[in-house]
Amino acid sequence: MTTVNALNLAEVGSLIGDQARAQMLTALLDGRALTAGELAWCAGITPQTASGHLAKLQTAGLLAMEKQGRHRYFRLSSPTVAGMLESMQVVCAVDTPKRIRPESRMDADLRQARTCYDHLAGVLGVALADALAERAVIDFSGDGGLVTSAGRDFLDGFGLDMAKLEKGKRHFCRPCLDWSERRHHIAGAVGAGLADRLFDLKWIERIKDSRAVRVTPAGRKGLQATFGIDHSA
Amino acid sequence: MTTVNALNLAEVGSLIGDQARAQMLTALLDGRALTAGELAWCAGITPQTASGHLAKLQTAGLLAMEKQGRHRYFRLSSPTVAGMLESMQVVCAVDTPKRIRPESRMDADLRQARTCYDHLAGVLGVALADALAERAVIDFSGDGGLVTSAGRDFLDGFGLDMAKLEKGKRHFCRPCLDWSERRHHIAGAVGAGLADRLFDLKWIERIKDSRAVRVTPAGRKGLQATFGIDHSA
DNA sequence: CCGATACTTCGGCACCGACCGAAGCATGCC
DNA sequence: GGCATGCTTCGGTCGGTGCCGAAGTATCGG
Repeated sequence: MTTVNALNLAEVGSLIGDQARAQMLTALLDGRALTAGELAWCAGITPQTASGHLAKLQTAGLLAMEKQGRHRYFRLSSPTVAGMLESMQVVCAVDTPKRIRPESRMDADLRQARTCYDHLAGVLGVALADALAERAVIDFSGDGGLVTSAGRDFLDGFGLDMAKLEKGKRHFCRPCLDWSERRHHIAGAVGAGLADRLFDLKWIERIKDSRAVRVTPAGRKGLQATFGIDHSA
Repeated sequence: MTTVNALNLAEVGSLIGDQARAQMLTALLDGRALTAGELAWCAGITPQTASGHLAKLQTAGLLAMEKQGRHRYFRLSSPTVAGMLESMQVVCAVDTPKRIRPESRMDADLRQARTCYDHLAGVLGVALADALAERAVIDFSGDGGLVTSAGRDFLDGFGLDMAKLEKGKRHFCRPCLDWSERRHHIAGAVGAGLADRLFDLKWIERIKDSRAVRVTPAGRKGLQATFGIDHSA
């Protein structure tokens, strides 16, 4: 399904040996995931052409893909691939490492904190995921997400009804790719429960007519105390 | 002259992204130098096609070339290039590391010891170069070859007329790529002087109708005592 | 010198693959 | 439901390039 890996040197070479594909790969070199459209823009080609390139790179196993609603996020499939590309860059006599900026100007509020369906995303969402991972409450290192047994107690103590959340049919704790931060935040029942609890505590509140949320003064204090998150904006 | 290095990722990729070129590069991955003809054979293409490929790889700076009479020896231009190729092989899921054997069966005598124009080559020639380098008589680490001042005394003591050799117009001491050993032996005035002296001492003698030379019993003893060379064949 | 060998340059063919326009799904938003 | 958006599939064009035959240059060997 994912990779058909039976490549030889020449096949890998010619995959990279196309101007458009090389630009896409370069744009992905920092480890972020980008959408097909953004990658098309990076490479200066139309979406339909980019789609073909991305399909090739994916079936060859150089890229991994993650669906996100109507978006498709692509990233390098492994650090091995990144290492290869970097060693090729070295040979290229590394002239100008100009960084490509595929993101258009977007709403600052949305970037800071917003809901993603029923859970939190944006800078805040990612910070929350990082904090919980650091505190060994959740574990995103595997394929899906796990809540540790100590983490279950912690979340229960924070006011989430873990017993109830565990009963539901939906994914319990799932990493979800953040479109502005390009890193994972917490989705699934746990993610939704966390967001609900923060609204209940009035640590965050919705900004009218927007998916964006604002951190309240109380929230700033609470997030710092509970999770060590310093949310300035 | 040598390299025009203004490459980008895609250019490097497409250089490697050709079946024939990839096979040539793979054959060179162990660091040996191979002739254009051998590389053509490795890649399964005609010499004229290979010539074009090799020219591209050379101007791109991936390969270095060394002329040797009517032969042209190509090798990877640097360990950096070898490293890049290896990291690409890793991504290829390293299926079969079958080694290519470009050398045809050749005369064992010639491989052991022979004259290369007016100096010595083959296993013996390379061993002599190694021994003199180890004893700090010559220095092949730079671009050309150097005879150290201590080395000058050593060679003079061994019976070479160094004052006379130094007068000549020709290259004094030059590394010369050995076609059977794929390593350098000593050419130039010093190489010729050494060969002459060994013939004079009757440590080596020509094999009739051949460029091959034979090490005499006296030579075996002398080479061992003077240079630490154990020439068994 | 002359033939043999190693390699290159030139010219023409043929094929692969990158590209885009148009049309077709899938998803999100109102 | 209806419209917009993100992405994919399909079909046809066209430029780039790998390939070899033939002919040319350099070097060795006798």
